Amino acid sequence: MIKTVIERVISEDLAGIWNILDSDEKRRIVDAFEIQNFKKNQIIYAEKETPEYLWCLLKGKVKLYKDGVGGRAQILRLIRPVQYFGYRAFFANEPYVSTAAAIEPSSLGMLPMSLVSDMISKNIKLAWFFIHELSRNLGGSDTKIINLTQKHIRGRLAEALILLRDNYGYEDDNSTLNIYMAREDLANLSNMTTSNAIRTLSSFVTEKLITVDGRCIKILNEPQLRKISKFG
Amino acid sequence: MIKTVIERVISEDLAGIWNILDSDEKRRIVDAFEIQNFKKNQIIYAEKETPEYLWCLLKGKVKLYKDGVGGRAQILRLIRPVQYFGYRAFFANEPYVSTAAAIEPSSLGMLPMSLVSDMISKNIKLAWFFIHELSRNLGGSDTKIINLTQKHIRGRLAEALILLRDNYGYEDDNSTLNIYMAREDLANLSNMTTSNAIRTLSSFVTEKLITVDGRCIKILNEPQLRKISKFG
DNA sequence: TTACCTTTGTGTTGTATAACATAAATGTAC
DNA sequence: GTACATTTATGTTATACAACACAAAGGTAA
Repeated sequence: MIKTVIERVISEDLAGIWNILDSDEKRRIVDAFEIQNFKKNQIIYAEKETPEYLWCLLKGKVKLYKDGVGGRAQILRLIRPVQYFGYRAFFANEPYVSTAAAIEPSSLGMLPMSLVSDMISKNIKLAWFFIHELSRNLGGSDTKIINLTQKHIRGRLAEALILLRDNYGYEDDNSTLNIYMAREDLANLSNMTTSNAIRTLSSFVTEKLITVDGRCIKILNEPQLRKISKFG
Repeated sequence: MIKTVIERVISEDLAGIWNILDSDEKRRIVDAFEIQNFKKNQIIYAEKETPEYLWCLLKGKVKLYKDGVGGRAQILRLIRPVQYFGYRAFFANEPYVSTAAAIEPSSLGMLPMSLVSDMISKNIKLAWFFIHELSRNLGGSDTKIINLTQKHIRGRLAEALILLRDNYGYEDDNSTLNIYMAREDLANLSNMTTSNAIRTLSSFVTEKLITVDGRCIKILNEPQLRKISKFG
């Protein structure tokens, strides 16, 4: 029963990666693949733990964050379905440097990294997949450093909103962000205190760049927001 | 003549990577490998350019940095011999997001990325080398984000000094940093203004953590400096 | 040498943003 | 529904750091 679901997932959703494999290899993946569900805010893995699994977000939303000094966290990356994560630390041969947690109820697939390693060694295309992913993430991380260190509060928050838009898109109305984050998460995404995230969000409302209803954010003027994120 | 030097470099210095290759492949590398010299402060490649070469620092020191708003630069990574760089953007299929420049007179080897790609496809070990490197860099980049955004000035400068120590080591006296950077570079490494880098450096001298003579920095109390870098 | 430019050093002022305080609104458990 | 915890909101104060100004020292070129 369950394995059927997994087979469907592997042959459809995860097509991009695993279709490369021959049927024998695919069987090994299917047999090893496990699905696990996480509640909102539940931790998937934590900093300093030893990486063992390749995680694949099937449904929901996940944040990768790092706790800094004085309890302040910095969100490093946001994951959407179907994306893979949790492999970097394993490849680097070091403990996790960040923590993964579900932002909303989520379904995840897990695959032992040892198996993934084997597969990579046998399939150069799989190797290329990870080289490509790691390279894109590294570029993003380097760019993020500039955003977080050199831009002012308004620029950083605008950047965060644009990131949410690019990452999770709009709802059917073509303007409501398809993610409902706490102000604190918004703050942790843009390197500021929660108070300042709230305040700056209010300014954006006053300037008619967005509307806010609880955690529901509508983007009214995306071009202007992008402009501010470039520096405003 | 020149090719002989290159063959020596490839079979000795670069052993780690290229020894994996068989002699036929090695010949292709040797034939394509070119050495180029750079003067102090000379730019090797610039942000937004299209990546074409794998660069290999043979001698000297190189910084990878990114220009931010208002002319302020952020140093992202420091390269020492024998390290490779310039490949990330190519793998990500995007223009460079950072600029590479020689900190001091440097000798670099260059190899067309197209050739490197070919070799990776043929040699899973080479693929693993880049997966490993990218993974380590990504972890470093993520960690750097916390350092630069959450630590105070003293912590950030201490961190930078420790980085220089870990990256380039000490001279024979076991305490003088083996790199002579302008105060501005030190500032760009630790996300602060040049004035504040100078000021904070002076404080460290007063506190007998270091001594300074021009650009020559001696570390007197490394443990305490590491403590400050963790947050002080 | 002199002239000039860059780097280093230090003091002063201004400001962005954190820290703190407190209240209202919202969500959650019983 | 009531009680309690959490999240959101807003005002006030404090401060770390940038911005600016200027001088001294050091490098570099004629």
